Amino acid sequence: MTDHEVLSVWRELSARHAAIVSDLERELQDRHELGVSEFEVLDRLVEGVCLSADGKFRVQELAAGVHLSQSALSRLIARLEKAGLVLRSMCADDRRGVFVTLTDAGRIRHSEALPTQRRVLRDHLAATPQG
Amino acid sequence: MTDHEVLSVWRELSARHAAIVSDLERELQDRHELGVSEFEVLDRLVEGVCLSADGKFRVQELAAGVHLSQSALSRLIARLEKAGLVLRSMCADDRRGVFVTLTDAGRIRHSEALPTQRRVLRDHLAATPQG
DNA sequence: ATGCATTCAATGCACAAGCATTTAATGCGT
DNA sequence: ACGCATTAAATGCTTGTGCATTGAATGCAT
Repeated sequence: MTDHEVLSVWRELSARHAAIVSDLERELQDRHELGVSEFEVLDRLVEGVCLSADGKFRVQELAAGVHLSQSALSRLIARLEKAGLVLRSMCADDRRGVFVTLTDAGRIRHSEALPTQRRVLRDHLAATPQG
Repeated sequence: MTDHEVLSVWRELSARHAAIVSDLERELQDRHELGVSEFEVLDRLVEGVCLSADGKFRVQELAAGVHLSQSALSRLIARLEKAGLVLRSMCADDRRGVFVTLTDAGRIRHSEALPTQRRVLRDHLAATPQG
């Protein structure tokens, strides 16, 4: 693979990412008052509920999958809590840790936003050569 | 293509983009005191020099290709000018417009940073399935 | 020529992100 | 038991970004 090819792949990747994020941001914000990262975190929490019995998450566990710094994630969760979409609670076994759980409002908001996200992603990705 | 497949492609794309940008940012900053977007703009200017006789660019022309808002681009160019890497000059035929031109320092800085960028991109993209 | 909508770029403002630091809790070695 | 390095999460601070607005220049219609 030549440098020129690598560069062209990178530009394609970058352009596609920018276009999708831009669309997602606008649609999620306009229709559901959610940023892309906010939705992403809710999404992980919903997925997690299916996997773990209690539906609790350490903040740190959320960091994987959402591409944000620790501080950004901390503030993002604070925003979600303020909006009533998640709850933060101490965890008993390690009192440094914080559990994050979805509220009913959070579950509802996510389920409302999910079709929007799916639609935007499908519009961009469904019928393309490299997916 | 199922929703699940679309989602998985999106996560792959997103993760790859985040990893590359993060690496690029660190390497370009540490070695050359350039952000990713700053380098990208210099890169476009260098390419443009090859194509146009005078090497002048309207700010607006730069916007295409660099995925930034008009205001972000305006400030970015201001930063580059302050760093001595580009010059801004009025254009005579339409005095609303601004020409941006590389300085020698800008050309040098770009040529120093180019191998770093190429290396990072190659490390991430060279030997992968979908490129 | 005049008025008015349009375009280019810069700027005020609000906000989100990262880095570095802080606070609190844990665990390990002695 | 005590000190010390380590870890989890929050916070102060700086910076970059986008939206909306502004200021200036253009062009088009009348």
